[in-house]
Amino acid sequence: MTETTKPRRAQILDSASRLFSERGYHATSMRDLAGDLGMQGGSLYAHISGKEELLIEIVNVASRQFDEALFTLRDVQLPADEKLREAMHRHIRVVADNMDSATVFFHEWKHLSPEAYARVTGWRDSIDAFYRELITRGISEGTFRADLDPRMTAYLVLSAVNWAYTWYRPGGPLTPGDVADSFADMLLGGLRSEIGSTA
Amino acid sequence: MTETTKPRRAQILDSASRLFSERGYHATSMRDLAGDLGMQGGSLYAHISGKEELLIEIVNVASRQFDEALFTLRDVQLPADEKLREAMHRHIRVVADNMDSATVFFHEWKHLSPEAYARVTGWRDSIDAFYRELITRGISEGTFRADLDPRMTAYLVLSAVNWAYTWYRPGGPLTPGDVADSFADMLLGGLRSEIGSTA
DNA sequence: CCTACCGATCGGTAGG
DNA sequence: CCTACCGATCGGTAGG
Repeated sequence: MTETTKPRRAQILDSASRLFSERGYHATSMRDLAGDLGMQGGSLYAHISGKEELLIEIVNVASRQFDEALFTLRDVQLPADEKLREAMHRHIRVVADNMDSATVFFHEWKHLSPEAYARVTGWRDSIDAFYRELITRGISEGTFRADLDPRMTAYLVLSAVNWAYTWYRPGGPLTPGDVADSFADMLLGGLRSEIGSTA
Repeated sequence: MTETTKPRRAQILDSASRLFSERGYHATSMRDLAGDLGMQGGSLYAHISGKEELLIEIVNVASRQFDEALFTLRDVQLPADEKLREAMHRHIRVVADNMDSATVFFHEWKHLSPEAYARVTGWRDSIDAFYRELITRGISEGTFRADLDPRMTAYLVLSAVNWAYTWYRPGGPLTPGDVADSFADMLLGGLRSEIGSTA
């Protein structure tokens, strides 16, 4: 009974993710969305309760993906540098595998109602905390430089993995793993050569 | 004669930058904007030709600031690592000093008409090229590691300086220069300590 | 800069 | 899932 409506709902969410990411939430009308699915505007409401439900669900699915990717890594026993590399792999993979909903997630969450908004803010904080704790442990282990500021370091890592939503193109020459390894190599080892440092 | 209308236009642009960055372009109505300035909706059209003119001007001002900050650095004679640090200083300063219009710039440019859209795309490409050339020169100078991919390196630097629009808070404990130095230190020198490298 | 208004479009609903 | 419709609001204009 719910098995026939579920795929239709999934189709609606896919279309909504794409249109919201391309045009923005407010610039996408319910008639745009219905047209993309070959139906009339009013027909959507047989499957969903309203426009905001779509935004909430897209954002929730995206944040759940980040959650699952990173928090299963929390208690894994690995040196901090390897763990950071693995976290970046997973983080970029979520972005790359969900370009549309990730874009919606990063751009449209401020249009959520207060409760849903607070949930997203909480998620963001917990991701920040995950990276800060990883850095802090790496410093006390001696893997990372002792003079790092965990907060700034976490911002730098998050910049790299999150900003990928603006430029990464799935199906292009780079896999998400290529990107993660390249960024991790540069972040861990630094850009400067051994010989030529001047500052 | 134009001297009395110019400040009013500037006020409208400031309000529009703030409202567009907080609520988004399409979610901000002209009546919201007028109300923020203590006037009626229709009165705005004595000063501007339409809503999109505001978006175009905000985005143009922002991109001009990035242009001026970076392209005056192009022909400065400096080792690549110092030049990269200086570019990051300037780039982050533009973001930090224009949080509202930078946010509009990053989020709302896709709502521009085709011509204005193409201009922004062109600007983005030229900023990318600026950083890629800087990296390439640094590699051939011997300042940067020979195994760097200039394209990926430029993406990493741009991630760091652009993503600041999401978390930086002017008036907080960190100056734009603090952020730039912290990021530049980490990027140039790497996160790993000398002793504890495992990978 | 205001009042009053325009046509268009919005999200959503009723009834089938 | 469609047709037909609702009140509300949109960007913008006319005339003053």
